[in-house]
Amino acid sequence: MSEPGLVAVFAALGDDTRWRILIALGEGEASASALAGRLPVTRQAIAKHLAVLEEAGLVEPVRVGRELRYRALGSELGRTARELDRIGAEWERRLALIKRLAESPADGEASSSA
Amino acid sequence: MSEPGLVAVFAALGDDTRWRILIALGEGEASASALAGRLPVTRQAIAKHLAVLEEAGLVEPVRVGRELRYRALGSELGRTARELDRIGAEWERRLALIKRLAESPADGEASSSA
DNA sequence: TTCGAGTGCAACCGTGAGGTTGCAGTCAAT
DNA sequence: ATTGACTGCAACCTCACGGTTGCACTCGAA
Repeated sequence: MSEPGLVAVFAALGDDTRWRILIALGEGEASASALAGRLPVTRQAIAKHLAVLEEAGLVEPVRVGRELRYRALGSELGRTARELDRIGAEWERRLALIKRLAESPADGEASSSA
Repeated sequence: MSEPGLVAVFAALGDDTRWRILIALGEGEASASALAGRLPVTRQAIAKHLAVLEEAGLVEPVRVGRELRYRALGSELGRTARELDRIGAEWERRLALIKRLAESPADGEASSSA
């Protein structure tokens, strides 16, 4: 439960502005104010987005003097990716199985795999 | 060079009801009506969600008589997972690099006023 | 000490997403 | 031919989300 919910992570990643923030952070830490200088939105909007991203575990705050910078965390992305891949693979497996059954002749073609 | 659909996929995955639909579909194709029987939402709500999921490439329609069933596609999940992993790994790499620099002896980035 | 950069909080706004109800159309089976 | 299941619009509602403005506060530096 300590981990942020999968759905929350996806919801966080499902916004364009948030991605722009993440990409920007990918090039190095930055504060909300600094990001506001680069993106066409207000500092406060950025701050809200950063809160969402932090909640999702995609970003981490770092104090530097009176500045509050954020750093992009790849680990959560990695974990999410693995989870996604697992689920997707499962669906594909099942789908392949179904197709296999559908294509198998309904005759006396029994006893293939067991 | 992220594909234009990436964010759409995440947005589609960022909803709880949609996940429940996907999980249900993961166990086999089903129509909107059938799904409405299993989930605590209306058939129409499900239909809208299915439209979103189809748009994101996560689901595929299959006609069966007058029924319109949907099937979960693992391939898109797989592709998305790979993309996620790539980006996450890049951030981690950069982060490791920064930490390395910070720990190196008398170097330290003296360029900034700190 | 004063000044300014940077942050935090709160109120407010418009739009769209998630959901519902209602109705009309279509097609398979009896 | 009738019926019933299933689909496809369309209108409508509510509320959270993305965004803004405004103000108060803190703290580092001149």
